[in-house]
Amino acid sequence: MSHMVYGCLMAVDRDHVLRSAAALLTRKSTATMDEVAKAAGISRATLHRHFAGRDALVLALEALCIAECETALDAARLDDGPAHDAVRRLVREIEPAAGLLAFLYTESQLFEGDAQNKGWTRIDDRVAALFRRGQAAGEFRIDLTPAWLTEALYGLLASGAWAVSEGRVAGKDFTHMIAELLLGGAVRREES
Amino acid sequence: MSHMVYGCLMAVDRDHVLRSAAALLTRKSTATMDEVAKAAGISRATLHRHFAGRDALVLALEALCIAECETALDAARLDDGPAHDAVRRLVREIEPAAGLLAFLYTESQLFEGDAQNKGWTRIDDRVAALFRRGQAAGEFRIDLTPAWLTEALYGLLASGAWAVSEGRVAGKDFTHMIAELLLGGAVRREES
DNA sequence: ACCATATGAGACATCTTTGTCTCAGCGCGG
DNA sequence: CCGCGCTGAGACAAAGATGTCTCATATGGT
Repeated sequence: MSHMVYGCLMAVDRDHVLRSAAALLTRKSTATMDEVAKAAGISRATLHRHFAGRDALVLALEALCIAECETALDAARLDDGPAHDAVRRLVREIEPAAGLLAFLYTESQLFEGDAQNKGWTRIDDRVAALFRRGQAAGEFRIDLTPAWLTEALYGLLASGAWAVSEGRVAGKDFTHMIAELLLGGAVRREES
Repeated sequence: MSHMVYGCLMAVDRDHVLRSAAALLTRKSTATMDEVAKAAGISRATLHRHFAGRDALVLALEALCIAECETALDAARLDDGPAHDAVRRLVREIEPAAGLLAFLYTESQLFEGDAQNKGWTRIDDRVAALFRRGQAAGEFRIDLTPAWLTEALYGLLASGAWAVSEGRVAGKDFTHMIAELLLGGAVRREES
């Protein structure tokens, strides 16, 4: 039956296409629909059957990224324990999405009236709430606003993903470098 | 005489065009040559007379950005005094170029065999040397590599410029937020 | 006043990407 | 074995950006 085929084949294809596109666009943000199709191992016609156009593809990538980020937010259990540990868990969990996040971070400035805006602000709010919780608990300094710490986290994730893909830093250090810089900064400290 | 006209008018025009283009492309990185021309208040034909094409324009913007960064590096006197003060001076001096830096940071990944590559690596080296000096002096922690600290600085400058242009953080806090996060991190400290 | 030069406006061809369409092939279930 | 549906390949027009060209105009120096 058609809907069974749709459920079995098309779904996995769609997901595979999305992940291929994410991997490609992470490296080459100006990749053509044709390049995206080739990267996924399908023809441009089939790509067009799944995603009406480039906008629809980017929109689907946004939805995927939002979903993965929310999964990471859930897995990081932001409300549990010290906020700085929650930040470390968050960075660790969100690492797989960092590349896609970096792509969308620069791409979606075009779509000001973004259809996925609600999804992004929901994520922003959860992250900002974590920093706010840390400030309220006296863990985090209060001269850096939660909004800025959230932006900085995105920026560091993007820089980190890019630096790793360029071979400037080792992939295994990704989590440590981002979390430690965001939390502790560059200055050496006496206390443990 | 023609060379006098060239020296008086064309030079200032070229600089004005470059700065207009920088301001526009900072906000809309996919702006058309026509939009760039209109933003500079000139026609597309004149823009083409000054810059052979879009590549030439971006190349000139790179040269401008490199020059401004090096001026900032000089003004920050990276070799004087404590490294953390030098970092603060650097962030303050380089702030005007942050927007353009953010644009080129994402744009120039296309030009892998970049003609300006030498200029960028020269800047990278000077910044990395500053972090290395701070590490050698015991000011900075050594588990974060100079290369990563350099990348992180770029990422924070880009995030900061973008966040300011989006109105998410106040422009007057730009220097403080970037320098303090980079140096001290989010975690509150007991010592002074 | 005259002339050189830069400019603005616009036409024009070209290139790239995109979106749509058709058609033939193939797998898979009935 | 047959037919349905998905796919790949390719043709096609449309749209957008780019680069080049011409020509009329204005500006500025001589």
